[in-house]
Amino acid sequence: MKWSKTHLFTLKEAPSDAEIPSHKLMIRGGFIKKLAPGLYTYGNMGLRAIRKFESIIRDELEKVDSVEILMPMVHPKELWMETNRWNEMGAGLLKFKNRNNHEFCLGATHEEAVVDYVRHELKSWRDFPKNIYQIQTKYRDEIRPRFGLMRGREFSMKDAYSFDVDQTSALVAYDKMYKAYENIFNRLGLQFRIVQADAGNIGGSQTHEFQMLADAGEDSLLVSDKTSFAANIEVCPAIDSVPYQSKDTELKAVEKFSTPGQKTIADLEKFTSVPANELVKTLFFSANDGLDARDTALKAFAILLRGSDEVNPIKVKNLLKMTNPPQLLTDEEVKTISGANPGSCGPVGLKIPIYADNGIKNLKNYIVGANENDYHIKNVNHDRDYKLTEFADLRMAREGDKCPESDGRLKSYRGIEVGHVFYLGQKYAQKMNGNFLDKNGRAQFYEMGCYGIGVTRTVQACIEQSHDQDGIIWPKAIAPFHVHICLLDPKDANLSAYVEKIDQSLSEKRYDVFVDDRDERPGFKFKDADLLGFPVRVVVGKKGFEANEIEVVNRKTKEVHKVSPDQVVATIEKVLAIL
RNA sequence: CGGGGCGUAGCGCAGUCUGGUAGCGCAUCUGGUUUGGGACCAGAGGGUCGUAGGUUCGAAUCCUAUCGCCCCGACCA
Repeated sequence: MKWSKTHLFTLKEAPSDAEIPSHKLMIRGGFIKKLAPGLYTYGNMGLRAIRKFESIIRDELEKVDSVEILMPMVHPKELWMETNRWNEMGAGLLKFKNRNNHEFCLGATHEEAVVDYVRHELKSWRDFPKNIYQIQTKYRDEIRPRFGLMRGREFSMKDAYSFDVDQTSALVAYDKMYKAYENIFNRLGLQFRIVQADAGNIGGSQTHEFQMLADAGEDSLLVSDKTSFAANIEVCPAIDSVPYQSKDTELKAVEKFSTPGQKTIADLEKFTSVPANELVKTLFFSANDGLDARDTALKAFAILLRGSDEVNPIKVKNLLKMTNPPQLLTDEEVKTISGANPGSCGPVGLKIPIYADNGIKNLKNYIVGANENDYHIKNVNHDRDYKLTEFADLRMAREGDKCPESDGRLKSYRGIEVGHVFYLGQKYAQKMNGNFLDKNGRAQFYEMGCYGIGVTRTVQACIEQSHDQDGIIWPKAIAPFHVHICLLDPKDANLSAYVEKIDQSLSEKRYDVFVDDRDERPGFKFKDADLLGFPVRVVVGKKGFEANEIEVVNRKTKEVHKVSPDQVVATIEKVLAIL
């Protein structure tokens, strides 16, 4: 393809609303252009990368017998009412009415739609296993879209669904997809981790996330330095690397003391000279689960943690089997429950359920709020001074904690979630009456799994992980073009004919070639070539041609090969081969 | 939803405090000189200053309302 024939405009400066490198580079290179928040037009270059990634996905899914279909983007309300997700998904579902006042939504995910597609046909045990996928534009009405394609409202997703007769075979299907995903992301040649994760509101028990490593990632990951253990911080077990033992052996007598103006743990640490990990903080959460929780009567529970720890709301949600992470009470509500402002609250005398993090277990004679403003109590001990409902792992794990599988330590990374696999069980089959007759002629619900890859997000994640100060460094597998030819003297017939020739022989070998044939100065073209970031750049100019020296440059390493014109194609192939 | 910031030409910005009828760089167009790491000279086109009211002889600038966009937060005890 020639620059003069395509539609491509690069920018020297990035729009001020782009924050992270990949977003800036995609805009500057004309890969994407914003239409509205979270909504982007993919330019030809962006689309080429997306299409290439799609074909990697198709290739790998075909190998595991997944069948491609395409479902509608608009779904009737009735479908989503079957699972009640019309209500549970909340505002993320974009809902609207047609002229007959019938309600619809834009497909945010397709569990309902795919079950509807198969439920009248998957009727015999002989019809299983089945695995179906589509690559389609999804719409989720994100609260705050950000970072270009990283969190868009409209985005391209590959979603696959497996159907099996029982759990054993469902987990085999899960494993197959897990491996297919590994292959897909391996083909990008970049750094990723597979981590344990929370199932969120899709529901299901077993789940892994595929995370592309990048500092700008929205997720925190903890990875073992000894084993293959890796988890999203949301679900990572928190285990002290050195178990805490109190110096005290005797339980001392409780004593109230004045702590005027001491509101935070940091304040209290300074005021009492007791380290934060020996102080106990008390958090109050609403026990009303789900939407409009605040409209009903105030019900609450308390969480106790060491002052040095942070609560993990996902762990609380899972412990209490809530559908959403719990909400902290407002200051007013805290006062109603405890009698004091947050900052002076504690467990002693509370009449609500109290859950404590495991970190509290071995503490003795500790300090808590007195439930009276500007007072705390010391020498407090659980069991003796107040009653706990339960001990559990409720804190955020952090770097340096013990690996749950070995005596190793956890190391922290940031990641971009690009893929997610779930084992769903019978949740959707039951709600939507997805059943079949087994070998004994008995009706059974089938077992499902669902598997997503954020196609557009992955493309941007690649850039986030692979760029330098000059621009993008595309992985060969999804580079919009493999070779970028800077034709410095486009008016010279000999040079043009030469470029035509190498373009042709490269195309025959299935390489994609982009020719910058604009009437611009060399420096201008080099800057754009670096920005666009195709793996190999070839410089064809009068000077070099006459000196029998053509430059073939590796974009990533900047390594320059000067070769005679007839060796250019072979050199390009050699450079591409090692990428 | 809470906090902060910003809306002036396709992009990046100045001008707003202190009211006087809109400017700079990049990009675009014309001509010329240039041509191996974002050239230079000369000229040109392009903006009802987010929108709507108000104050004023006069508003990008002051007041009110409203819309939009961006960032941070939504784990503080």
